[in-house]
Amino acid sequence: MNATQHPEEEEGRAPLAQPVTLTDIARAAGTSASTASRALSGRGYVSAEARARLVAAADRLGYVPNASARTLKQRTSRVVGVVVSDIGNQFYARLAAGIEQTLREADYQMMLLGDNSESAEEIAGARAFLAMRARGVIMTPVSGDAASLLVAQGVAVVEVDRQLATSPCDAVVIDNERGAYDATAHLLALGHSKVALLVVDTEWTSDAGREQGFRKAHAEAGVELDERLVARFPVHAPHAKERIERLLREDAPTAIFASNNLLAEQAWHVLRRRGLRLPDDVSLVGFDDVPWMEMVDPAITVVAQPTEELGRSAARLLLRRLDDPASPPRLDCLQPSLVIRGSTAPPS
Amino acid sequence: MNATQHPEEEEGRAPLAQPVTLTDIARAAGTSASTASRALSGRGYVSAEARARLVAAADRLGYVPNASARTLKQRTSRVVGVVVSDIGNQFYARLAAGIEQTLREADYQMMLLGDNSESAEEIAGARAFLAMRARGVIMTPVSGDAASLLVAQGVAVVEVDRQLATSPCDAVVIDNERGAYDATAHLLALGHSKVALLVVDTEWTSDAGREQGFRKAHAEAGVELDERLVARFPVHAPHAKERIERLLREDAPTAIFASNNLLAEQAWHVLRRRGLRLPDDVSLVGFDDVPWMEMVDPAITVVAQPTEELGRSAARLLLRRLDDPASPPRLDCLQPSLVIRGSTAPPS
DNA sequence: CTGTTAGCGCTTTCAG
DNA sequence: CTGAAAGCGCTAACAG
Repeated sequence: MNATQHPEEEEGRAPLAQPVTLTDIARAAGTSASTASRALSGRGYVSAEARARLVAAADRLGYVPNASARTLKQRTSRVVGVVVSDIGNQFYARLAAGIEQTLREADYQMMLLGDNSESAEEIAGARAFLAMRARGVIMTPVSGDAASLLVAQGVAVVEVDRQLATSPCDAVVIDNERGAYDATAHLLALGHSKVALLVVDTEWTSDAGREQGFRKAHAEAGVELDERLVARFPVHAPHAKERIERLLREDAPTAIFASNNLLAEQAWHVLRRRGLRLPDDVSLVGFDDVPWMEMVDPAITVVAQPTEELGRSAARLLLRRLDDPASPPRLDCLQPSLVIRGSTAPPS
Repeated sequence: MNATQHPEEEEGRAPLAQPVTLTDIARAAGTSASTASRALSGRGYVSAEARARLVAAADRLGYVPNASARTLKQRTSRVVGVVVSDIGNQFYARLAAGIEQTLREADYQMMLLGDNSESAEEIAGARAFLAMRARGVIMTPVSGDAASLLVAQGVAVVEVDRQLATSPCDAVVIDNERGAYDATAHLLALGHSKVALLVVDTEWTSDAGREQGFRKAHAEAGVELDERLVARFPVHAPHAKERIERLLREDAPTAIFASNNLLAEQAWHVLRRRGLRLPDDVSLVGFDDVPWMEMVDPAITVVAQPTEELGRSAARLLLRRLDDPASPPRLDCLQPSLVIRGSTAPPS
């Protein structure tokens, strides 16, 4: 403890072993800790001169408030937890960027975690946020359990991209069914009758919605769907390429609708490796526009989503909820749009 | 306070307004808080049966330790802060993924922040980590000030990708000079004598190293370098394309070396827009291999970096430092490798 | 406008 | 092996 040394007038440049505390700066300015707290946190009455001395002392000594102490006392923090499935996937990265931007403007700290689409990791993340008394959490849910845990403990959660929670909470999603419908209808209108669907095998509403849209377009066009053309992939698809290759070989679709950017990438590689030309031999449509799709030749027709806006909306929803915890759960649904490029054409 | 209700034998399923505390579970198991602490945190003697009762009570009541209280008491946490320039850039995303993986294995929590290459945001991030008593921080530095701040307060920092700190700290970088040298030498060996360099205008060691390698290759090949071919771009390059376009128009280079993935992407777009064929009209080499480079036609010759390994190394360095704070600062340097693809050929 | 007092939830001596 | 007591740094009544 620094009561052993004389505490007065020390130059603030020594390599401090002990971080400086509010008490230190109060003493340096000749006030009590409470006054210092009021001055520095900006709430409560403090005389202008006291405040000035305090502020001066604070930045002379390089004071950094101890977040733990504050959180412990106030029983809440300004941290908002965010957990996404895969930080390395551009979709989630852009989502996070959107969230962070809005959160920052509202003076909240984003804490980002990846869960590799593992429900266990997701729960661990939720517990970590609980432990640090995060004010709220935004997530692309894997299982619904994490959200339940959080909600049960009273932390606000908003789900993005997918909606899985059984507990009531806000969510913002894309109109997946409509996006998939548009993509599929486009293919069908071009005259394709053997359209393959590449979709992730989960309970997630996103993939379910995309499959529904795919089916609905078939139904409305009166095209019978061969179930073998629906290929489901595990979340971590190590052998996706082989599976796609087999699909191509055995069922000879004339068009492929890949329902996320990773599957589209895999499909594209398989097509190239097999020497199949786009769009002459096979047409390809993706879901979620990422830069490469516009760069390859031919460019890929895709259902584009407002990814960053998705993030911003989620953050806004959370902010609103923190403001008014009692308001009824809200679901926002953003519209995707079909961008037609060179990878789709009538079957030959 | 829950002293007002009878605290015994409550089912743990009510929507708890107040999170359950260690004291709650101690009471439920009929011990003192100290014993509960010892049992649950696993250090100190506790009888097997007491521990069993405590553990049972803890997960019956859904106990989540309060991280703030623990951090406050122990004066340190298990959080490692990570701040990168741009979460949306695949390079940084993969870097973060590598870091997180290694950190997780060592049971540390990664807290990720983006600073948009703004020194002010970087400092704000550093302060946030200071405030939450992060054990260490890993960053792709923008200015060196943040690192100084951190180091002065005694938190371990390791710089990744670039080295800017004036304070002594660990770092792990790529051999940028060598990578750029190889790329440039390749172009020169092909017979190009008007090679343009696209580089970010910063003090960063990464870009400086790349420029040096570029110059060194020219010197060794005995090719005189026209300074107009060296194009420097601000970190946030809004008009990069115009600048590149002008470079092409006015100085007619026969090859371009774009020293990061974003500049390569911009250059590629400009080339395409102007109808310049790769590699017939112009050769292009990038730095930092990202997926699209292998997908476009022709594929892009590039200096590939071990990005995830860079992250893992940084995390390992930090872990080592936490173990042994006194060890001398260490600089690890990883080797990049030139991947020759179709975008480079002799000038026509 | 300011100081005193108390306590957030946890860990850690220190006695038993 | 266990409990009592103290205190981490901060904020929020509550008197002055």
